[in-house]
Amino acid sequence: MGERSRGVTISDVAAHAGVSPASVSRVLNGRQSVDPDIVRRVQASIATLGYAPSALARNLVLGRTRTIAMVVPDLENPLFQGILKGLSLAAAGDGYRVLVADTAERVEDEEATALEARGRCDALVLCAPRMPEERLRRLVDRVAPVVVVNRPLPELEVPIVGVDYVRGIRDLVDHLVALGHRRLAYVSGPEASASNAERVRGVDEALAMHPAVRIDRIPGGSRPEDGEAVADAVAAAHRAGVTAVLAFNDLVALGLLARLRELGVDVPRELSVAGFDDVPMARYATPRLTSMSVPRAEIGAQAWSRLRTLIDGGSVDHSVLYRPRLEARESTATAAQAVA
Amino acid sequence: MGERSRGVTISDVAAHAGVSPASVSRVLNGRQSVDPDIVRRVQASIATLGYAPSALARNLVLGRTRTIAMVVPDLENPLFQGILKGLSLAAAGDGYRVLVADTAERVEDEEATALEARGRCDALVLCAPRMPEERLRRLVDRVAPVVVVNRPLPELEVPIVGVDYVRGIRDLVDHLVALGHRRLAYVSGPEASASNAERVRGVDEALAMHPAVRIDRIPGGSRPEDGEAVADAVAAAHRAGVTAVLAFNDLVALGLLARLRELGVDVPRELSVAGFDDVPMARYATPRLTSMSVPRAEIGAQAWSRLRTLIDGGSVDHSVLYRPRLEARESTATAAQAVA
DNA sequence: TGCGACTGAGAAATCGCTTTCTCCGCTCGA
DNA sequence: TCGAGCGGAGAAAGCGATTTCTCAGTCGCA
Repeated sequence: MGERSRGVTISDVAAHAGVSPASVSRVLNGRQSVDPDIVRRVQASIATLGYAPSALARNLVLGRTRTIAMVVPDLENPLFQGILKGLSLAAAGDGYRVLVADTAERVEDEEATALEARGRCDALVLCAPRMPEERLRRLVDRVAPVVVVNRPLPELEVPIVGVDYVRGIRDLVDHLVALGHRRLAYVSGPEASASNAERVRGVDEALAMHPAVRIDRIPGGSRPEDGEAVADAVAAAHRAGVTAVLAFNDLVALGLLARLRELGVDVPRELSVAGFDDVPMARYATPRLTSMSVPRAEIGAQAWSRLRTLIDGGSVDHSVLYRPRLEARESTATAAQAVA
Repeated sequence: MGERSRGVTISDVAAHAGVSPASVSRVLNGRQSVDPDIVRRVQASIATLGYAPSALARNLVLGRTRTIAMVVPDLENPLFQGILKGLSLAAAGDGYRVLVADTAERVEDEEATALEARGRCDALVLCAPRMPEERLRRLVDRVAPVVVVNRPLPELEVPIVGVDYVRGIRDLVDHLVALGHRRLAYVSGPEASASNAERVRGVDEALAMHPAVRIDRIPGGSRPEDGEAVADAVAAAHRAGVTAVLAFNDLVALGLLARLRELGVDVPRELSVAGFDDVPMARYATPRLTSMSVPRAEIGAQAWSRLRTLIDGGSVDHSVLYRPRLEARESTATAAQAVA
């Protein structure tokens, strides 16, 4: 019943093979050439005894665990799931595993969670931390090596990998403007979200570039429920002349779409709707949702790549900001009819 | 720069406080009463030195890591994501963290991955393992404590927590039959999936109970793309008289819905479509998707509860099988019109 | 007042490995 | 032929905690 390997140590193997534990270790790690005969005997003993080295003991003596942790505000968010997937696959390629630490959006727990998680592993990925910048700055150098994802942190010796939401929103607005829309609305995300702030900046910059355009702001949220909840407000805005809506993200857009249909607002004929993130479901929505694609898995992989450099004692790479790619689908269309 | 706490050991604290390391340990763990004055001095020293006990050292001496691992075939599957969320939250409540190990659907890697992951932690959750039953049986007692999720494994001393797909499908068929449907189709999932096999059994049992009903089988898959791909076949089946379709899961159903719309098949007026799992997006689909709800987070929480019992040396609890709950929404409707 | 039970703190062993450090025996060059 | 140099194996010293084990000092009770 698996008792066989219970408690077999390197000394047992050594004794069984008639050599010293040091030799067994050498055979295992191949750090030094050892007598072929010893190698053979040790391997035989390992096989018969069913020996497996204790990871715990190695961790202690080597001072590393080959484990990293990812701290995230909400594991249920498709964006973070994608990042986790990319991170865990990339890390696995180098023999590392990832620990997840979900703070469940409790900002006050973020620091403690990060510290605790860091204690168990070699490095950290801080995903979209919500805490105030000042505290975050203090935190990052207590938990190094660390890379921060999706949270701008200017002039700091920490690799950042993220998304250029400012640019993304601008591109999206450009798309809408090119379709003839002049009166838009932005359904905003959570107040505490740094990426929402970025989007708002994108909206502002877009406005500066398109003097003829007007963009209303409608308080929203980050989940489908929030999208449903603001549908009435959006419909009202539409009656007031708005012809296109940008939602904080796809989840909100999808919820919005569902409710707008029930309210009798025809998307995209009467009103164009766009999301952000390009979650897997976006292209299966009705109508298929126009969105800004974000390379989720790639972000995770990049985070790992930077982390590995740091772990190996390398210096911080340049930060990377992905520019979202427009996925124009059915939910946005020319404004002609609405204007007419 | 965080160097302060780098390498501060329990001995440093002891020296600084003028006591023995043993006393520091006692203060930390409160296992034994110690002189209040010593407690005070030790705590002061800990604070000034910025000491944090090494988790690695504790792991070795205590023989436990307060970490568990979850091995899953695909982190991108919403079902597993929900389970992970529930598991990680429940475990965190007891001070445990969870390690994720994504096998990326490579059956041949499952065993090695599980073994490797197990070596780093105290227990395992095997989520929907794809490997043959015989190997799985051997595996589970090499990695105990372990709980298996979503994979039936009769007569084994291992807690199972899962979903009663057989019953779920039967209930779903009942729903459709009650709506007047007599000719149905089942879009099946991956061949290797145990839960697909269960669903097929559910279909068979349903047939046995409803002699007048016929259920075609259409090979499908598990992702939205698969749903899109079978849309033509489904449409053909519809022309041949099928009035309701059960998809392997919601993802497939959602993909199917999107494509059927393009093919001009009106759901639910001409054809009813039902999914399975009740993923978050299901209720925002167009039309809102009828599905069988599965308590994802609850499954994760239950898995943890059982695992904790096992870790604490308790004996295996009874296994638990959740009966999916019907979420009747807009995508299924009475067959009257189609029959007419 | 005297002696055993008890309390509490330090010394030392331990967890299971890796990695010097040491030493032995060989080879090779002068 | 002899010593320097070297390769390889075992002994031993950690890694940083926890947990006996040991022992001195107290307390209580007769």
